[in-house]
Amino acid sequence: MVADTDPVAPLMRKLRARDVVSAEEENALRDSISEIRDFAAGRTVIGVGANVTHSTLVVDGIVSRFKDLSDGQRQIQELHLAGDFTDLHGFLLKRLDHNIGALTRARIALVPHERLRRITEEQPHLARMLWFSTLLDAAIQREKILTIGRRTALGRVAHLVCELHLRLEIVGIADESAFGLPLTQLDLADATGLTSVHVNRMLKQLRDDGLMTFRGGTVTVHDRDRLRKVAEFDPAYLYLERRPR
Amino acid sequence: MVADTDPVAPLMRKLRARDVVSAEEENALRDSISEIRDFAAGRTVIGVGANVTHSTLVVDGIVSRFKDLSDGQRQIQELHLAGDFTDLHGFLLKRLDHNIGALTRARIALVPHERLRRITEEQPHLARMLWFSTLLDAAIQREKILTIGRRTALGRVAHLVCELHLRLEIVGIADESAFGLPLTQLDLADATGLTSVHVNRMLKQLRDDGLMTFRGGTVTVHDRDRLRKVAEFDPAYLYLERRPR
DNA sequence: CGCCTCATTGAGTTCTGTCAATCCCAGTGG
DNA sequence: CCACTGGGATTGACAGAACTCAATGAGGCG
Repeated sequence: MVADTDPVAPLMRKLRARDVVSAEEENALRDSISEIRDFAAGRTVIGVGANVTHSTLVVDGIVSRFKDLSDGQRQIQELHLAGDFTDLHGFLLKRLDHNIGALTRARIALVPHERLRRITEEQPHLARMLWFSTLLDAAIQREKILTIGRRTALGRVAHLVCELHLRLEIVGIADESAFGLPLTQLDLADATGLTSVHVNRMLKQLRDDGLMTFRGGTVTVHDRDRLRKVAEFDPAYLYLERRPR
Repeated sequence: MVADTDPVAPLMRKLRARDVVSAEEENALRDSISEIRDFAAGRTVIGVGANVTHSTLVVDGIVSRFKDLSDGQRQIQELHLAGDFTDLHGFLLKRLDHNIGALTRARIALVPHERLRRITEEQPHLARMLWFSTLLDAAIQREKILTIGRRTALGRVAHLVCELHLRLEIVGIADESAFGLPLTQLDLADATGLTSVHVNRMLKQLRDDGLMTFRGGTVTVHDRDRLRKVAEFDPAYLYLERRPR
C-alpha cells in the first residue's frame, strides 16, 4: 500500500505537477516533519474546534474533512489523498471548523506550525507553493459546490470518481484504467450529498452502462471518456500546468 | 449605497474583526489599489480562464463567483460583499477556474499582483492576513458544501440569509434586524442550488412562520434566534475572534 | 400606457430518500 | 471444515422533497 517509504514523495509529485521544486526545498519539507503516525480506519485525526499546533500531511491512505448536522447527517467536504496537507490552513486559523478523520488506515506526518513559520520567513517560493496548495484545496471545494448544487446524482458520483482518479494518478498511485479506493458506499454518499442507497443505484447504472465498476475497494474505469462526459469533468480546476517561477 | 468613500474601509473592518491591523498596514493596502471601477449589475468582472494580473477588492455591491454547466444551470460558489477580495487567489493561480460577476451595481478596486508581491515580501504580518482571508473564503465554501449537500431547502435559504446578515454586520452595512440585499430570487436559487420557484416557496414559508421577510431588495429579520435554529447556523466557521499576533 | 423582468401560485412529474428485506462475504470460533 | 456473525451491498416498494411547466400578478421604467 505504501508505494514509497519517503513520506514526502507524494507531496513532491503533487507540487512538481504544478511548479519546479528545488532539492533544498524538498529537504526543507522533509525536515519539517516532526513525527509520523498511523491511524486506524474510522479514527478522528483532529476534532472540530480543537486548537491545532501541527499541520498534517497525508502520507498514505484517505482522510476526510467533514461536518455533521445535528440529526446525524454527515457531509464530507473534501477527500485528502497521499500528498495532501489536510490542514495547512490550521497554521493560520489556529482552530478548525470541521473534523478530520481517517476513512481508511492512514499514515500521517505531523508538521509543527513553528517549522511552517520558519519556511514562510526564509523560503518565499516554498511558502508560495504551500499557499498555492491551500488555494488548490479551495478550488476543489468550489468544484464540489457546483457538483453537489447542480449535477445529477449520476454526475455527482461520476465526477467524484473522475477527480479521485486524476488526483491519484498525479501522485502515482493509479493506473490509466484502475485504482484502489477502499471506501464504503456510505463514504461516497457522504462525499456526494446523497444516500448510500442512491449511490448504490448510481454505481449500478454506471456499471450497466459500461463506464466503470466499483467493487472490493477498487475502481475499474471501462470508458474514461464517456465517464468524464457523464460527469462533465473538466480538470482545469486542478491547475495541472507548470507555472513559470 | 456607498457608506464610506474610503475604498478600504470595509476591508479594514473585516480584517480588524479578526486581527490587529496597524496604520501602516492600512496605508499599504490603500496604496496597493491602482484603480477603482464601477460595474453595472449583471456584468462579468472576470471570465473563466482569463489570465489575471490584478486582484479585485469589492468596495461596494455584491459580486458572485460562479460556474455554469453545459445545460445552462448556474451555481454560485460564493457571494462577495464589500471588503472581500474576490480573487486574491488569482495572485498565485494566475488564471481562474470560475467566473466573477457583479450581481448588483458594484464598485471594485483593482490591486496589481506586483503590489501584492511586494506586500508578501516586505510585510509578513499583512501577507499573513491576506492569506488568512483566502482561508476564510475556503471556510465559507466548506460551509456551503455542507449547506447544499445536507440541509433542506428551507435550511439552505435560512442559512444563506444568516450568513450574509452577519457578514454585512461585520463590515457595518447591516442592522440588527434588517439589511439591504438587492438580489433576485433567481440569484438566491443559484446560490443555494435550488430553483427560483422553490426559493420563492421557502421564502414564503419563512415569512409565514414569522422568521424573516425578503421584499424589494431588503431582508427584515423578525426572529433571528429562530431563523438561526432553522438554518442550524453556527458562526464558528467565520472565525470572528481576534487572534493574538 | 405598455413592456419587461421578477414574483407568485397551482398542478403534475421526477428524482432522491426512506424503510425494510435479502444477499454477500470476510473473519471468527468451534 | 463449517456454522455463525456482522458490516456492507443490493434491491424493491413506497414516500416525499424539489423540479417543471404554465398561468397570473406586481412593479418599475421608458
